[in-house]
Amino acid sequence: MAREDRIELKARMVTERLATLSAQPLADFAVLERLICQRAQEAPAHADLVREGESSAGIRMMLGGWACRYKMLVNGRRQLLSFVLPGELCDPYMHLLARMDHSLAALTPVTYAQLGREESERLVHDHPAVARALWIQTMFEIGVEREWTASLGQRVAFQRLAHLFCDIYLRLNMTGIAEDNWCDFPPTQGDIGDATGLSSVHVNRTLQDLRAANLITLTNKRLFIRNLEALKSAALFRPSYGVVAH
Amino acid sequence: MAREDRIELKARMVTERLATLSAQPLADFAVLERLICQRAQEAPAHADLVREGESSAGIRMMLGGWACRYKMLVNGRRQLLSFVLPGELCDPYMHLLARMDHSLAALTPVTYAQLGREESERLVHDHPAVARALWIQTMFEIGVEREWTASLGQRVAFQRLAHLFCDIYLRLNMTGIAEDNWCDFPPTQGDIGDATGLSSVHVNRTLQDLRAANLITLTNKRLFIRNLEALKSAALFRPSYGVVAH
DNA sequence: CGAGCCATTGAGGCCCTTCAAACATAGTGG
DNA sequence: CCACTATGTTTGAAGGGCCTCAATGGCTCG
Repeated sequence: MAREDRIELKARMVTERLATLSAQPLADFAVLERLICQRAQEAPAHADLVREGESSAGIRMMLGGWACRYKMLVNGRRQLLSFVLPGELCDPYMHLLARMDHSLAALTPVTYAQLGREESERLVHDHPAVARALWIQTMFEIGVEREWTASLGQRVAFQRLAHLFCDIYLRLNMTGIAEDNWCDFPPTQGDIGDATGLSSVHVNRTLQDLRAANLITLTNKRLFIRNLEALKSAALFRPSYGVVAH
Repeated sequence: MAREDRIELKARMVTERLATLSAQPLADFAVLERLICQRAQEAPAHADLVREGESSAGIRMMLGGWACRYKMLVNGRRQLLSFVLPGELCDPYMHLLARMDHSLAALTPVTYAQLGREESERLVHDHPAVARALWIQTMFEIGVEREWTASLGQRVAFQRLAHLFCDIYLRLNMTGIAEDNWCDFPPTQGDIGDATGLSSVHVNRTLQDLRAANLITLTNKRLFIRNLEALKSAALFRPSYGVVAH
């Protein structure tokens, strides 16, 4: 398949997601879809797409690969704030602030579309439906991050990892790139540790517990959820997901 | 002083904050200021202003007293997501989603202004400057929550509490209701525990450590920061604050 | 084939938790 | 006015979850 065709498929994935989330017709996003195709670009694994303190550009959409938002503390420790999955957006309205308050890095090689600041502002100005969908996406994203915060504060390691797997699988499933309890899971145990506030050693041991409990298999960057309902239950998972527009 | 006068002063506090944050003239917020005065109401301490799962109303602004956002887990544990201080807004665009993904409760007796959903939508539609300021406020708020997430994941108890005190004092100072390193601090040690992911017992002991290190005094719901620079340093505090509009 | 990254395992120890009880403070009703 | 109750703070003791340090082995890649 030609590269352009793949890009178009991925652009469609983004707009379909926005249309669903905002309960608006796909036709409202035709202009955005064209723009995405024109502005697609790539970055290697571990590349920083934007760093804390830099001025933020406009709208950025992940077409393929995984990225993550993170903050570095002055003592050198890193906290991941969230994973950015294919089909999702990265802080679409961050450019309202003068500077980024966190960094964004590629976890794997990524393909993404990047609109400039003025281009973004023109787009949302001329297309209120797009603007509305972007805000809804932003609120959705924040909701995911809030559940994450609850994890860090109140869940023990076993529950935290279980919750992470539920969260990721269901989000990938929403976008149509995960099915039958299988999905990609590229983060290393070190990455998972930075995301969950655990040491990589303890992540390793807790993963063994999850496997021993027959909840998951995780090998070669592929995750299989052996028992989704049991995993949800272990994760204290409650779906504030699927919450679409009013 | 008559009640109406007090409300007007507080409404002015809100609009001044929005004007500063968005770098727009105060005059742009005259309509909002009038609306606030008309829609002011009160609630007692511990009252839930809105609960997770309920449909969210429109814009809500804290005029006096402290509130908090929180999530309850199915095991009964509570995680505070953030404190809502006088002059701040509560999820101004939450009504884009069908249901609240968290609850909002009064920590002290509170005065707040509550606009209805349609009223809110009309306001932001007719007054783009207000809409812009509300979004900037939202992004600011999210930035604070993100720093909070980093705290829960990467800071030890001592640093976490130190960071909390820096955060609160500086935010109150921004709104002009804290000076000379003094401010109100109404949360109980239990509340602080739910906010920081610590047990109230350990909060108590860590507070003693902070006092012993000559960093703070905290008695009778009043906080005094004995040495702000030392406290910031202990908190690994880095100001992504004061980041105003682009 | 060495270099580097990642997963895994062991050992020791500290941070923080839970349980429990005593103490202080404030508001309530008889 | 003072028991009485409720709420919050403080302290002690014991234990466990998770951390750090350290070393080994598998895998990929230049």
